[in-house]
Amino acid sequence: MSLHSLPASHFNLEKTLNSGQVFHWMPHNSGFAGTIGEKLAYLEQHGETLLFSGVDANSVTRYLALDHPIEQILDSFPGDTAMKRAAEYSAGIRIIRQPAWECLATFLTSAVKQVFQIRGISLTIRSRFGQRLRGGNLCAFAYPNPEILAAVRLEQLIECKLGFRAQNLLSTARIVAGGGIDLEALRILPTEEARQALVQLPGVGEKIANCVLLFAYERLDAIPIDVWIARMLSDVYFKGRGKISITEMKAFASMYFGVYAGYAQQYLFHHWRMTYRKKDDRSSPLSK
DNA sequence: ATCCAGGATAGCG
DNA sequence: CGCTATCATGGA
Repeated sequence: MSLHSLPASHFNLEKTLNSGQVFHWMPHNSGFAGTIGEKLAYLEQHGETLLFSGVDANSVTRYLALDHPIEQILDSFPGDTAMKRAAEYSAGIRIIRQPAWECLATFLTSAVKQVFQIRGISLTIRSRFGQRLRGGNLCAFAYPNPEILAAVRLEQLIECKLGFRAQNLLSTARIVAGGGIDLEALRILPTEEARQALVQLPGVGEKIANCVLLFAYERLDAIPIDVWIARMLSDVYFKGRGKISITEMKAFASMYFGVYAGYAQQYLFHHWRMTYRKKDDRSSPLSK
């Protein structure tokens, strides 16, 4: 497969693919092998040039969100110290545009799991139930569509180390495959209406719904509040105020971080998660 | 061995 | 609304 190229400024491929928003890309040669939708793709970055094969330039641009107004987004971030450090550490991360089902299903399996484990679960589900894609010396598996997962037995999902998440994934796959929700129709809905539709699905609460809204539906103001973001907010923006409720965190975050709050959240999440150690290690992002 | 992980949910006050 | 127990599994 021949390599094509695209200009890519303010972009970091490795950080984008390893920042906990997508979980299936595999290191290969000097880049990464994976899937964009149903197609096998290879991506490799050299400075401000992105090399790719297997898919067309348009789909790469859309998937990696190279068309986002990144300078405008960065300018919208608040100017406090924690945000500045996160913006520097996470520089180049894009909020990518994932296929809706793949994103929804993957985050359904993410509940109370480490990023490393979510990746393992994702790769296992792909290799057991997804279509095997080959090209040149590349190989990857597409994420199985709802119809495929709706037809598997619960025990097969439990074998993928899903634990209590298995029933949620199976039930949701059956609802989607049966037409109980139209994931593509959500694209034209206002964010709050789309959120209300998503949380009807078993295993999907507000946090996972916000992940799907942010990573698949281009709602860049959606803020998933997970344990890391909650800890970060408590340690930085609510410092010394004891225990803060999720409701209060939500209200503050959407107000303080603005229209690109989801982007700010992702930069903070990645920085916090990658640099946080135990307190007695004195190497938290604040003290460095 | 103990705590924790990109949570959701039902039950309770 | 806010708090708590429960869910299943493996990493740190």
